Amino acid sequence: MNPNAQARCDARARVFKALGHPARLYMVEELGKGERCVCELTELLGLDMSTVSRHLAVLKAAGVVDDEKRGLQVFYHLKVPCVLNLFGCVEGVLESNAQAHLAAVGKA
Amino acid sequence: MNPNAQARCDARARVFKALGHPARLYMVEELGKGERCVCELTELLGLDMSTVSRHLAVLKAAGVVDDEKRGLQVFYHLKVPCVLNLFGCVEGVLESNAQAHLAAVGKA
DNA sequence: TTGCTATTTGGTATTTTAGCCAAATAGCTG
DNA sequence: CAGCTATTTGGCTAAAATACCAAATAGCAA
Repeated sequence: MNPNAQARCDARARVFKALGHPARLYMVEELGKGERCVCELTELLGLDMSTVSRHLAVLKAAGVVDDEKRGLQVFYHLKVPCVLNLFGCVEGVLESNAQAHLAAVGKA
Repeated sequence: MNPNAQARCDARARVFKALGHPARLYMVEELGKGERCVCELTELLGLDMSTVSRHLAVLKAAGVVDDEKRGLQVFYHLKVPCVLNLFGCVEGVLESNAQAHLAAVGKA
């Protein structure tokens, strides 16, 4: 892989990787409705708060979310709301998979 | 996380995860130009063919690519070309990151 | 200051991923 | 069939990701 392609793919992969975990994806989905503090997300996910905090750090490092401290709480919000558009296309992949599955079942 | 959200996020995350590796992303990019056999991708990536084969298996499991054997070779192609659209939005995230970086440097 | 709440960070155990080599498989071709 | 090529799979090791608990930090409030 040439250096340009390498750099480009590294950068893009970092974003996809950040989104490649159910808990993080759910947070992004929830943040699509508006900002949330860590404790709200923790409640929603049913994971240890330390785990949620680390997931949020991953999303932040990827540039997907940003945070803002207000009082005791830290509120996270989507940095680039367009991330939500990604879901539509992924849905396309999933539908295609579902059809393939149905076809396979139908064949059997 | 409720069961519906769980299932939805699991499914979506699987796709993002599959795209969350530079080598796999590069393959998808290349397959965007047309089908390629494993040996072509191997040459392009400079990895062991067994490694490339495993990466392709991951993409296939996620429903991003499909394969077709013809003679000795196995040709892979994008199953849902819309995946390429994802890159545009990811680019948006990256540009936002770049700007944040420049701003930070400017501030210093 | 002391205490209380929200969050992050250190430490650790477990699981998953990524890469290579070697061996197995599949499909030509002589 | 024997030999050759393309690909996948088994086995292994090193590195990264995930989750928890416990401890550190930050800020409000008594």
